[in-house]
Amino acid sequence: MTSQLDATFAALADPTRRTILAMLLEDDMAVTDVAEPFAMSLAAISKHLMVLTTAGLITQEKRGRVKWCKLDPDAMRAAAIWMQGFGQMEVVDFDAFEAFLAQELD
Amino acid sequence: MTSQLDATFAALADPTRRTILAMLLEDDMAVTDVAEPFAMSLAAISKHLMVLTTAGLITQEKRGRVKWCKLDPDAMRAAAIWMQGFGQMEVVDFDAFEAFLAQELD
DNA sequence: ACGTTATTCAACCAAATGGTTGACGTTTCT
DNA sequence: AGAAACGTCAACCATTTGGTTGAATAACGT
Repeated sequence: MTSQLDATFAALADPTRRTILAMLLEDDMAVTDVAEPFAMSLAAISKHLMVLTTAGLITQEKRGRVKWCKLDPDAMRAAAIWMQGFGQMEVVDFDAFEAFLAQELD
Repeated sequence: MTSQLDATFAALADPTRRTILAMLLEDDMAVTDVAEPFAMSLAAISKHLMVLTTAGLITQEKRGRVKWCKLDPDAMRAAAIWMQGFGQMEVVDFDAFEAFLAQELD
C-alpha cells in the first residue's frame, strides 16, 4: 500500500538516480549508455532504472536488444503539486510560467 | 557527504512525515501533539521529527519543557527548484502565481 | 519535595536499500 | 553456427530505516 508519492520521493532521494534523470533530460538513452559514466556495475544501474520506473519517473521500452529509457513527467509533476500545497515556492522558470499564463488566458 | 537534496527527498518519502508536515502547515505544534493522531510511539515520532529537522524541513525550538515544531520552507523550496529543472510543472496555486508576477513586474 | 508531563536516549529487531559477482537469456553481427 | 553485445536475475553482503520498549533527563504544578 505504499503510495505513489512514497515511491517517487524515495526514488528522488538517491543522487545516482537524480543524475540519471538529469541525463535523460538531454535525450532518451539505452541502459548501457546510462551506466557508462558511473563507477558502478551495470546491474546496479539496472536496479536504479527499475526503481525509477516503478516510481513512474521514467519509462523503458525495449527495441531489439536495446532498452530505451525516457523521462515520464507525470510522477514528478504529482510530487511538485503536493509540494505546492506548502506555498512559498518561487518559480524559477519564468518563461514556462509566462507560457502557462498565456495558455491559461485564452 | 550525503547532500541536502538527498536528505530532503528521503524525508519526504515517508507518509508519516508528509502528514506531519501537512499538520504543521496549519500551525506550529509541540511534539506530543504531533504524535497524538498517530498509532505509534512518541519515540518513533520524535525520530521522525529529527529526520525532518536534519532534512531542513522543520525547525524545533524548546521553550520550557515543550519543544515546538515549525515548518522551515527553505529545504522544500530547494527541492522544488531542482524539480523545476525538469519543466512540465503546472502551477496549481494560481493566486500565488499572480502575486509573484505582480511583484516581479514592479 | 514530589509526582506528573514532555521529550529523548539506548538497545534491540525486522525489513528495506544499495551495492557486488557470476550465470543466464536475447538479439545482432559475421 | 558461433561470438559478441545488451540487459536482467539470483544470491549474497553491509548499512540504513522505521519501529519497539524501558530507562533517563528536564521542567512544571501543587
